[in-house]
Parts: sequence; structure tokens; C-alpha cells
Amino acid sequence: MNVENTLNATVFTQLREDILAGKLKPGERLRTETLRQRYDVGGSPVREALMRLEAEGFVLLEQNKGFSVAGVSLAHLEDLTASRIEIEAIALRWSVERGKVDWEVQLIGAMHRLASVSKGAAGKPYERNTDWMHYHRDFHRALVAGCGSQTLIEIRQRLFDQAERYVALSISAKGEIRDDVAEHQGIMGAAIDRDVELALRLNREHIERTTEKLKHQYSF
Amino acid sequence: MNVENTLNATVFTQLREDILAGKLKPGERLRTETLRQRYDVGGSPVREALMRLEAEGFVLLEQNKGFSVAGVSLAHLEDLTASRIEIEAIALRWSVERGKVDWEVQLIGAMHRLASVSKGAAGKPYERNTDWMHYHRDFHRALVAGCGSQTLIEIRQRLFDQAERYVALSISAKGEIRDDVAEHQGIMGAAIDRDVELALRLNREHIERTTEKLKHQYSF
DNA sequence: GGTCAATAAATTATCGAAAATAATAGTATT
DNA sequence: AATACTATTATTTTCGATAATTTATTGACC
Repeated sequence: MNVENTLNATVFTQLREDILAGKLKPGERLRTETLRQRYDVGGSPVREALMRLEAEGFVLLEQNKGFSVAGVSLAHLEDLTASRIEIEAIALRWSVERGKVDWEVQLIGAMHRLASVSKGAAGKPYERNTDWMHYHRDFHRALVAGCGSQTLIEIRQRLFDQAERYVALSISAKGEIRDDVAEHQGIMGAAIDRDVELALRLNREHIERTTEKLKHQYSF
Repeated sequence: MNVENTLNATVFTQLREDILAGKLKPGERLRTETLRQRYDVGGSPVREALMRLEAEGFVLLEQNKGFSVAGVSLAHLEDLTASRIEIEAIALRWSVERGKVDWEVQLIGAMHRLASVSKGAAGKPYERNTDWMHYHRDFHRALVAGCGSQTLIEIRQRLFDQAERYVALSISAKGEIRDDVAEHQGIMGAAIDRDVELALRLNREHIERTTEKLKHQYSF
């Protein structure tokens, strides 16, 4: 699987996933020795990976006191949501205004994948959840992929992932995900119809609804 | 000066400044050995600092091929500018709408400092430039400081710094900075008068004008 | 009992050397 | 002369050990 990847990169990816999936709890200390054993590597790759995660906001570094998983709070979730709504709005507007047919194709494909896993048989719920989250992430990325601004795309993705952490934490507490095919189809429809205002409104409501549910559970 | 700072943090700051100030040219390779000598430290702090800079977009890392200063291009500058205009607009709007009197005070202070160094006697032009850039940075930060969103503030700052690099590169090529006290006073005035639309328009024009000048020189 | 200093233990940060990978130069072969 | 292959060098990446710093513990003193 890991054909040609530097150790540091592997640890980075793993650590990022573990934090994002809530396996490493918010505020939890990240001692170098523990991580060395966990990923079976030396200290340098671990520290380097942590430094990158620090810059991305998933990890907190206190001088000479080590690293810890970034904390969560209601205030942070709300700030994140408000910022996300505005920034996604820009990216989505540009996407709808400028997206070519390629963008439409990719978007329809992402929607189809998302719908398929939603409909999927009961099977193993955990696997379905991770699959769904993966496709969900892809769908929202596809939505803004036509905006033409790499800068904006990266910023949006970062905020999205930060927010996903709250979702993951709430799932691992509650057990089930929100399975809203129709909502996504609505956003996509408006986007492809080039109805900017409608797409923006639906997207904003989509984000707000997600956050509202999280706030209601308040398991963090 | 450096009472209690980890080596890694020192190198990070230095390296960041050197890149931002254009001392390290875009695309330039950053060999560990060179940097070890330059900052008189071991390999670990250097690599760790570089990892952070990579995540911030100032440095590029290619697996097993090392680091280099992030490149510059017209396309990137334009993307940066477009994104900045939109994101600063949000932050500024919120600042104007929600900023308390403390925000006004800080803003007026920042404006005063900026004006004072602008007026400063001929003296040493280089020192005046770095001072001016410092206060200029502070002014624009003060402008959005009242928005109440840490997330947005950090994002804006990152984009601003990325753009500052283009300014620095163009200065070190041309020699003089644009000294526009009136423009800044205009933005501040509109902000404190709580005239959202005017403040936003002036700010957008301010950014656009800067970029336009850079594009005209096109020394990168 | 509670505070403080001194010491011990735990942890982080850094270094220097070894291992892995890429770039270069040289050689042989066609 | 061009290509493919090998040896050599340069560079990055990683490890294990050491130094520096923080945290915990102990015991003296009030």
C-alpha cells in the first residue's frame, strides 16, 4: 500500500485521520514516546508530522510542554460554521457562475456515488459510515471545484475538515449519521441550473442544519 | 533577545521573515546543510520549521527531493488577490458591524503610527520601509480585529502575508514603497463611521490598486 | 497541615551519525 | 554518438543518544 512515501508523510496522514475520526480525543496529550510506539517510527517523523498538523490547526503545541489534540468548544464550532458559510458561499458562487461542463460531470458523478452508498443495504454500519463520509466530502469538494481559485478551494477544505471532526465526534457518541440525499440533490440541482442564489441559500441551510444538530447533541 | 524560545521556533520565524522579505528567492532550493550553517543549528529544528512553512504555503516540499521556496506567478498573485478581496470583505463587514469602542481605539492608534512613519524624515530609506511595512500590516489587522471571528482573522492574515511577499519582491527590485496615507485614512474613516458599503469599496479598491501596480512592474 | 526548596523522574528538544534515496559521472556496448 | 548500466557522490530522511526543560516527589521548616 505504501509504495513510496516518506515515513513522516505516513505518520502525518495517519495522525490526521485518527484525530479527524475522533480516535484521538480533543485535548488528549500526544507524547512522542506513545506515538513512536503507535506508528513504530523514530522521533523525527513524529515531530515533523505534528508540526504540520499544528499549522493546520488540528494539533496544539506548547513550547517545551509538547503537543496535544486541538480542543473543541461550542464557540469554536460556531465560529467555524459562520466562517464556513461565508467562504463556501464565495466558492460556490464562482463555481456556479464559471463551472464548465466538466465540473457538472464530476459533480453528478459525486452525487451518484453519495446516493448509492446512502441507499446501500444495512450491512456493516461502520464501513458504510466511513464510506459515506468519504463520498460526502468528495461531493462538497466537487460542488466548489469549478470556482477556479486554488486558494479558496484549499481554505474551504480546511474549514470543512475542521467541522468534520465535530461530526465524527458526535457520530462516535451517537452512532448514526444524517442521511440526507434529497438535500444534496437539491443543492446540486440549483448549481447545475445555474441558480446562484438558490444554490447559496440551500448550501447555507445545509451547513446550518448540520451545526444545529451538533449543538443539540452537544457531546463534546 | 531570545530568552526562552525553542530553536525550532527561532528558525521558523527567521526563515519566514527571510522568505517574506525576499531574501530567499522564489524557487530557490533550501538544502538542509545550507540552512544548518545559516542559522547555526542541527537538522531537526530546520526540518521542523520547514514543515510548518510548508503547511502555510511559503515552502514547497517534494518527497525525498527536499524543500524550496514557494514559487510566484502572475496567476497566483491574481488568485490571491481575488480571494483576499472577498475574505477581507467579510471580515471587514463584521468588524464594522460589530466592532466595539476598543476596536476603534486600536484602529486609530494603528493609523497614527502608520502616518507617523510615512511622514518620517528621509533618514535611512530601508529602515523606514521595514517599519512602514510593519505598521501597514498592523493597520490592516486592526481594521478587521473587531470581526469576532478568530478563524477568519487567521485566514485573512495568511493571505495578506502571502501577498506581502509579492510587494517585498517588487520593492527590493524597484526600491520604493507606495506611501498612501490618505487611502488608509479613508478606509478607517468609513469603518468608524460604520459605513459598511463605503469601507468595503475602499478596501477592495485599495487591494486592487496594490495588485495592479505589482502586475505593472512584473518583476517576478 | 501547608509552603518552599532541593532533588529525582519524566518528557521534550536537539544533535550527530547511519540508512535510504536521488543525482551525477563514468564506462561499456551497440 | 547515443543508450543502458554501474559506481560514485550528494542530499534527504530517519534513528538512537544526549542535553535541556518541565513535572513530580521528597523532606525540611514554619
